[in-house]
Amino acid sequence: MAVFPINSSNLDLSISMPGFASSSTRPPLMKVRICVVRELDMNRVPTTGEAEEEWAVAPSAEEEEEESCINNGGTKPRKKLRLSTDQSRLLEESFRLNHTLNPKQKEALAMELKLKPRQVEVWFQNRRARSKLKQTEMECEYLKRCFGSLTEQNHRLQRELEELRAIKVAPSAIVSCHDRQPPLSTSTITMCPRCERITSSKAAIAAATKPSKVVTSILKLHQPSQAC
DNA sequence: TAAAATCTAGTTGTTACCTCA
DNA sequence: CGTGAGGTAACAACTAGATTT
Repeated sequence: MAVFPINSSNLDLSISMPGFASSSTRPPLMKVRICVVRELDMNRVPTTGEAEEEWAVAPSAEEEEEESCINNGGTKPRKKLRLSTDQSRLLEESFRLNHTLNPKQKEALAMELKLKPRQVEVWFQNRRARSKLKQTEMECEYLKRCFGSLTEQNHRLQRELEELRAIKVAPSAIVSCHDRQPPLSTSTITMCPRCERITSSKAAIAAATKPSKVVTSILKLHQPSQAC
């Protein structure tokens, strides 16, 4: 499954798993919502009357420094930084190239983005966490599907086993595959008393029930002439 | 071996959207 | 129809503890 980026702030995960479509034509609803949110909160110019600081986007490193001083010493609550679209895009591009940054790269990116290296570092940490969470969710979904199909298969096999047990015939018809017996007739249902496996001919089973492909393949694997 | 740097996992606080009375 | 409260999701920033250099 591939999650297509709608804009720079979206997760860019390309995880291939059996059972999942390799691509989707539409992004998940959640992504659309994120996109809308971004469009609104990042790009809209604050109208008169709206608190300007509510729309504060990515203050400069100097401003951040100033703010952190206030926060460290004073009582002013921390303000949530909103990265600009360009900043997010550049960070996403960097993340695509490398999921971790060395100190030089971090410094350079921070300079370019007019952010503090610490902010870049935090962004990458959070981005890795989101990436991992997304992957875990997808793996979880995949395992759920596996569980479902295996459960179904298990039930089917159980039913077939019961059917086979039901057609288990009188002891006179039971012949061990371990004994050296003359060739079986096509109407004989046999069961090995040692390994408890039915080793009948297809013709006999077909007369009694309608075996599925699974049964047929089991029979193929366990012919009377073969040792258990 | 100690210390600094960096990581992960979990949490907190802010912001914006949605629903509903 | 407009509005305010409550719920929720996203995400930047933080903390603690583990790991690496």
